[in-house]
This record gives sequence, structure tokens and C-alpha cells, in this order.
Amino acid sequence: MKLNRGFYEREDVVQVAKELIGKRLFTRIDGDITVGIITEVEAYSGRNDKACHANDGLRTKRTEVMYGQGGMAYVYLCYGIHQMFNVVTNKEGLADAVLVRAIQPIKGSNIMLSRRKKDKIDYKLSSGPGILTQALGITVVDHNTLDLLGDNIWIEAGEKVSDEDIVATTRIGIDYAEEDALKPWRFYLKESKWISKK
DNA sequence: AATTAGATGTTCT
DNA sequence: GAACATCTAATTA
Repeated sequence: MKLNRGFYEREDVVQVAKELIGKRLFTRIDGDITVGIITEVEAYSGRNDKACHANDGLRTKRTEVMYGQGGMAYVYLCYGIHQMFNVVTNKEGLADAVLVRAIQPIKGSNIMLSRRKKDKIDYKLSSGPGILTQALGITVVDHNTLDLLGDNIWIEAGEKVSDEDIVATTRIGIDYAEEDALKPWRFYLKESKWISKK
């Protein structure tokens, strides 16, 4: 069962981010379906969060998707090389998003291996924001602004995860965000090996 | 094991 | 022109 619109449209991004841990992320590209369990995420808020691209009402071509309704995909290019996949949350006009940073492959790992040009299945296959998109075949041109209730990319419920199994810590790569860099808005599965960084 | 350099496009100064 | 929600391979210890 796909997660419904109401899941994404809730007000508290941090809560949505935490609940995305353990969910299953699907992509279907040219008929090939690949699936991974979400093991690591970060929350970004459009208000009072200097780390967010759309902080303080900043509206550009790139950030426009985040102002749309919850449940859309925000994919952007980072450092000119890596594509990053985010889930847009909150209602229209409020630019919040959750960055998916790592997944554990559960279906189509052979396809992921060939997309990543690897021959071994380990955490380097899909743990890290720039490489999980490679593994799942997510790109800016194909997936930015797509609806996660559609048939190309979507999220379904998975195993139940309790709060004690989730670690909350600071986000990565956002030192420029001053005091907001200290927010414990990164979440990951405590016992999982599929984590970009402990 | 830890650090460094290089790749490279979009956005903002 | 600088900074950036990063990854990899090469170098140093």
C-alpha cells in the first residue's frame, strides 16, 4: 500500500522524517522495479532553518517544488555531480522536505549493481544521498516534481520501527547553517549497516 | 586509517 | 566568482 497524501501533508517535517525510517522506496524505470528500505533521512524546514534551500520564503526555479503539496519528489543536483532525492512535505505554500540519505536494497539488487558499476553488495552500494539515487535510477530530469502517488516512484509501509531503534543526531554537510547546524534532524536505524556515516 | 584533491552545474554575490 | 544537503581514488602515515 502506498502512503497516502495525508502522511506527507502533516505539519511536522521532523515527525514525518522519523516515520519514513523503515518504509520501502520503490522506483519503476523501463519496467524494472527496484526497492529499498529507508535507513537514513534528514528533515529540512522552510522556516527557521538556514540549512534549507527554501529557507525564509526563498523561491527560485529549483525550490519551487517544495512550495507545492506534500508527496512530491524534489530532486536536485549537488556539487554539479550528485542527484539528491527529497520528499516534499507539508501543505501547499509551506516548503518543507525530507532528504533520503541511505537505503538497504531488498529487491532488484542486481540492477542496482549494474547501475552503480559495482560487483559486491555492501553499504557502499546505496548508503549516501548521491549514490542511492544512482542505485534506484533517480535523476533530476526524470523524477524532479513527480508525484509520489504515481507509478514511477513511490513509498510503501514496511516493518514497524519503534522509537528506541532510531538515532537522532545532527545533519551532515551543513556547517554553513550556523546555529541550525546543531538541530538533531538526522535520523537513522540504530542497528543498520546501511548508513552513510555514524 | 585518515586526509586530500578533483569532478562539475545551479544559484547567489 | 564562490559556495554548495557529495563521492571516489590516490596519497600519506
